[in-house]
Amino acid sequence: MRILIVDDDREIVDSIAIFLLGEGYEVIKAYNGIEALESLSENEVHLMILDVMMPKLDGIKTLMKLRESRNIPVILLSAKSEDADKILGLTAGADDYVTKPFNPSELVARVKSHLRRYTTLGSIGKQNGVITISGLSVNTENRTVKVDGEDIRLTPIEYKILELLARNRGKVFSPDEIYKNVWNENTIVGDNTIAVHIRHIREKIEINPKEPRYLKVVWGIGYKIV
Amino acid sequence: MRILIVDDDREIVDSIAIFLLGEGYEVIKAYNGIEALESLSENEVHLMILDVMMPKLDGIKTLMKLRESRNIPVILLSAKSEDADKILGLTAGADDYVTKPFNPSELVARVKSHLRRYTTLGSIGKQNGVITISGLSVNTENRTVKVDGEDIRLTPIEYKILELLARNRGKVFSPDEIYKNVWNENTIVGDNTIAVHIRHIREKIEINPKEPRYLKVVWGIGYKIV
DNA sequence: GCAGAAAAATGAGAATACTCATCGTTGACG
DNA sequence: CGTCAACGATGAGTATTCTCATTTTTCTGC
Repeated sequence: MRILIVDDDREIVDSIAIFLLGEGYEVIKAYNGIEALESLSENEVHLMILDVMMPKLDGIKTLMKLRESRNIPVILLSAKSEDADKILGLTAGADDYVTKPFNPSELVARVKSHLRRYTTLGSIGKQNGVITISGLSVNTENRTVKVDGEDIRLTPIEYKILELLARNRGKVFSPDEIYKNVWNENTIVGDNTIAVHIRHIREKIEINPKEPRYLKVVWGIGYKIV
Repeated sequence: MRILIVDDDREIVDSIAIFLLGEGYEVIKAYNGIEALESLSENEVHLMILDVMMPKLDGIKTLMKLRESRNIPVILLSAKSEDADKILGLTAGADDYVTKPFNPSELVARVKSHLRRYTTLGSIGKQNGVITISGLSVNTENRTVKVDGEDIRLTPIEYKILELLARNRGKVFSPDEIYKNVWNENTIVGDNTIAVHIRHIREKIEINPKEPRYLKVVWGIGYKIV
């Protein structure tokens, strides 16, 4: 993980760098907004610590410029603890706001917290293990599915839909919700695409697809697994 | 957006609720950790504001329990401004830490900031418009691509790869990076899948795919658009 | 320059996903 | 109890995506 530290006070930059290096992060330094933007376009940066008061290009303007194209976590640093400034910073697209003087350990904790969220992106609250629902078992470690002990071969999308439903046993998902969860998109897809996938899954996991044991439809709402 | 507020002091819960309702959020209330966890399993909650000091189940324990299964943003609330507490909270999986008494507007700003990041997930820094690179133009509004004025028909994946490269003109992406960006996954895919897609894109946007004008290869690293 | 290894491109075929037209089912209402 | 409209299921064709085997290109060291 690479962190860009931006402050016109070199001492501050160096001392933050020491703490972050100690935690195993890579560090890049910049001493004003212009330099920061240059660094950002040249390097792959995962998080930025940005001072608000700086010559040439101040922190807020730098942040706004950055947000036109990128969305990495940004922690603002400022001497003022005025609430108005905090709000301005957060509204401008900052992820956090820390006032000087600050406790280095707290700053490090905040850096970790933001990186954790940033890099955990798609994988929201995923815990691996085996989900068992009577004769159906979904192993989320190795992406395998069994019905009554028999291995079932599912395509990637089929597996994802089944995992989503299995993880939330009993909860009903509308086709639209399934789409958002599995495809990670909002774009509308042909409206019975989901129905077709459901059919394929049923053909594979149900003995008699006409009388589904697991993958049930809830009229007017969507599908669920019981 | 639905926000769960948890604090054993009903006055505080109510006053926070008023501010959030004023901003157009839906609000759910809970008065201890147990209630909070119940609410979370029954409702679709997008963010939680959680007091640390509570009877029955304290904030930190509640947070840890939540993190076993879900990853929504959590803002901790506490009377103590001790750095040690902050660090403990952030390490336990909190996204932010606010000390009482707090400025309601700041709290609202932080809520907005976290929700912005949480819901902007995959769409990192997306601003729509037309990206033009000499004869090539990518319209990110309606997902269309033109070469020398001619409309080009791309498949969804082809388009995404092209948009990624066009948005970062000149930047070189390794096949692995392209994969992570376009598919939103870490799972490894057959190692020349990307190469095949690149070929298809070239067949469509280049006059002579052997001598690409736009989509160039950088030996040993990856691809870029110039 | 030349040989050899590594990286990238290619062609073709298989697997997967999507679309469309049509049919069957469900539940509301008279 | 029968009709109707909305919803879901189905079959089959088409488009897209992936895989594999093979060839071509590029770079390195000699």
